Amino acid sequence: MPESDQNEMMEFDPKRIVHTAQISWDSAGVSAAAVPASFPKYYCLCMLPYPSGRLHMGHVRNYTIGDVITRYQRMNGREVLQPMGWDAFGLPAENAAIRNGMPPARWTYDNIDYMRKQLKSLGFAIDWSREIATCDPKYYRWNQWLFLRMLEKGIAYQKTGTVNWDPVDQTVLANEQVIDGRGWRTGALVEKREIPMYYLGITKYADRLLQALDELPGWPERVKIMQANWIGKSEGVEIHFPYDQRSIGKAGVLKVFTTRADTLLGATYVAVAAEHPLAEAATANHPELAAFIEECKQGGVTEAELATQEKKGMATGQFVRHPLTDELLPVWVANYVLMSYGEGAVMAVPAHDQRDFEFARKHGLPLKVVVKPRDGDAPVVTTMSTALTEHGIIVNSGGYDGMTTEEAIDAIANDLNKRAMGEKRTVFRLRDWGISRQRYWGCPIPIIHCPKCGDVPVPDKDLPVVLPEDLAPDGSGNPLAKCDSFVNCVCPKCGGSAKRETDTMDTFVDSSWYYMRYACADNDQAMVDERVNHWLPVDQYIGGIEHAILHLLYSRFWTRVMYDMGLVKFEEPFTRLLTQGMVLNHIYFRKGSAGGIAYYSPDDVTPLQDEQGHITGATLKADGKAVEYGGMGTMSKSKANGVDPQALVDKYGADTVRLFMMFAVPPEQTLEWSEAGVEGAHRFLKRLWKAASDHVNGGSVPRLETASLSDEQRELRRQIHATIAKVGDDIGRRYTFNTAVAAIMELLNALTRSDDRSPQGRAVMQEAFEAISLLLTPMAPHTCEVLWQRLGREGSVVTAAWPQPDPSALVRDSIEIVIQVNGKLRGRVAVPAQADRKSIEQAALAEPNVQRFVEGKTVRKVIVVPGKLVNLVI
RNA sequence: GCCCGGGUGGCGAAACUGGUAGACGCAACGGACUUAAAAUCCGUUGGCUGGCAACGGCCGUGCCGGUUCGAGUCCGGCCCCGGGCACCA
Repeated sequence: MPESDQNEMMEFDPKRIVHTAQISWDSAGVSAAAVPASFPKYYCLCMLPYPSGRLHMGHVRNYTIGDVITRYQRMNGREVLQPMGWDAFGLPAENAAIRNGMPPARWTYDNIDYMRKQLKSLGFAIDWSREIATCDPKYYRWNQWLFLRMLEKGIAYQKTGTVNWDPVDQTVLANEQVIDGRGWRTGALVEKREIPMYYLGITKYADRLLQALDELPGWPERVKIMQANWIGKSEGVEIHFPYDQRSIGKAGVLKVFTTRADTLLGATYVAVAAEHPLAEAATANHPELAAFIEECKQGGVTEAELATQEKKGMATGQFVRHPLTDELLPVWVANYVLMSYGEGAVMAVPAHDQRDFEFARKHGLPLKVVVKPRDGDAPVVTTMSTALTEHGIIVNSGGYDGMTTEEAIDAIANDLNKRAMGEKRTVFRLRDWGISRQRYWGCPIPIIHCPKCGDVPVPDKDLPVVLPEDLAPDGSGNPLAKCDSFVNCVCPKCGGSAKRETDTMDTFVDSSWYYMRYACADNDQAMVDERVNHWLPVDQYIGGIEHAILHLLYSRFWTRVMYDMGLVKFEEPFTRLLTQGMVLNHIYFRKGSAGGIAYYSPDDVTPLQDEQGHITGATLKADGKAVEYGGMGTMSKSKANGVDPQALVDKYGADTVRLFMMFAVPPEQTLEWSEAGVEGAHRFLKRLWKAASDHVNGGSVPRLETASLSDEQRELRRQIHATIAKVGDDIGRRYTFNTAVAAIMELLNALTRSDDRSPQGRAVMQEAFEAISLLLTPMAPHTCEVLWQRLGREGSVVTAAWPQPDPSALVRDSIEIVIQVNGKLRGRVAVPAQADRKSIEQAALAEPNVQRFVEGKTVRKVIVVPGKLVNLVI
């Protein structure tokens, strides 16, 4: 070995190792992206980052998991694609622009450049030739193109939708910008506004999206449950309540949807949403009601806000008729009825629905019991403290009495059907996807508004509609709408002057198909080409659990739309899904006098703790004044609690940071950020380096002769191969990278304990260090690359074959059996590996400590679990 | 409020199919090396407790209850924390 190499072997110098390894990969052309196409393909994809400025620990975690899987699959003989791109449109760029007057484009591209450099410094095997940014017209023109195709097919359409309106800034607010019902900058009470928007008809795909969940064995069960609940398929009955013409003033029917048609005879009133046409109609000569509906229009639009607000309601003075009894039922407006679900109206059955029960008690509305428990009596109205919501037997319902609730639903639906008063229906909780955003930094919606021709789609030949990149938003309104050169245009139909649509698309549109574009990022003639069917579906998708519903559901929908158009040959985009847990950090903030909120980095505050060590608040280091504690939350730009990994990479090197992230916690689990432990990962790499150096410096190594090994050498070799088996299983099947690292650490501990310098001892040692170099490559590729070379192996470790355990090395002569007495551990015995039940039982009874407990008692039962334990029941 | 997760030593965690609770690592403490410190190496480390010692015992996986020879793991009820709730991405 040349002397310079000897020197390199002496000191563990991460910077030098990274340099050596990356040069070696570049010169040999062995980045994991460039591999023989004769191998079976494997597409490993991480969710693309939002270029917020700098990487945070959540990114490092995500991309290290992806890189571990990528490198493992590469070593197992796959042609692996691991691309990277930027989810580059979005609100934070506009916020940064408002803060420092910089155009969002400039801010975004600067961030991308910095973060790309960071990713490269971490040594991820990314194919950078396929990089995309969603704010690039070459990318988003295909958003626009497919949107136009959806418009042609009727999948995209226009209707009104509700937005948060800041009356002071005269601007639409994102939900994130509404804090306690007020605008984030102005503190003004937010109002709801109805404006025209474009929607994508995802509800047409609801059944397909739901059913196909059963055919995704590679997805976590919890994600599939969340998606199924989100789609929320309910089978029920649509019931028509004819208007009472005297009180409503016209003929018509109020449609409601219910899953409990069996309780129809227990309905004592109906309730409609504040936005319901019937409610609007009643306000004419009812100023109090008009005021109440106005009040309902204040506050945010989120479901959480609607569901937690105080239940309020008011009678409209209108009545409808019961479809079976013809009885008059009052119409109420209630803020707990959602316009967006079913028909925006419900029949209220206070005796059998908890929300109706509480509402009825509060407003003095009558209760009528129509269901009794299967094995009990019907409850007495005056003594009821909660609604009886369980299914049971129908009572007080004329001809339906005695039926089970299930039978009654069918019977009532039938009778309603005969009278044309209703029918069975399936409804979904899922709503169509509103994609219009009244925001600048997004993909323009390719529509032209012509005073003569109406809304005209931009012809394909005029795509892309390019977003001007030099505008700087100031917080009020949409700067696009103020940009005459963008807005003013010519109608493609009549040639007259017209105006462009200034709404842009939801950024979820960008991320709904980017994973296809990587397959053919260089094609400027088509959205996708044949290569998309080679690489996709994605074999392994990795990203945060926070995307379990929206992004993943939109992507599944988008893929089906493209499938139906014949653009791709697959319906599901992601075969396997790994949802990584969040990386959390403390959140500190101050509320401004105007209602705004400012967040502070945990680095910039001094926390205050109570006796139990719980954080109760903090002071800002800069001014010494108090800030509030907001608990733990996911690392994000907007909460100012991200931790930049750069300082750690600079101090310890990329491999230590990668290894630590993998060792700290299994990938699906939430991680509360702490730097403690980084030191341990670093120490491990140093110890490995030192031990391998000592071994290499010991001179030449003879051939391993397994037949001539001593017992100690055989035991060490058994551990080497047990580790190979475990690490392969942990990375390849279980995705528990933390236990894989732990097993390698245990093997190194065993190696450093051994002082066997005999020729065959050194041969076993060589086998061990080679195994560790291979097993650790996915987590710490730079260190392993240089180790591999120093161990005298040819070629690059990243293209070496993944090791396989030698079954003959794993054989054990004797095993330890645990002995319990009444389920409590009382002793252990070593028995031959192939010992039968009888002899194990006898060995157990002979154990001295066990005898103390058994002595003088009768053994009633003996449970023998072969290879594991014996339990004596006395 | 609704849906989905999670809760195990001082800390991050392990225990994969109901079978030895705490592997591996951090921190702490003790020791070796050193003029000294850092680094490194060796040892101890869930709590209580018996024994000179060898070696034992009792308790212990958020809380209450259940199933089982045996429960961190399964069932019922609760508490707390995190994620999502359709315009943060």
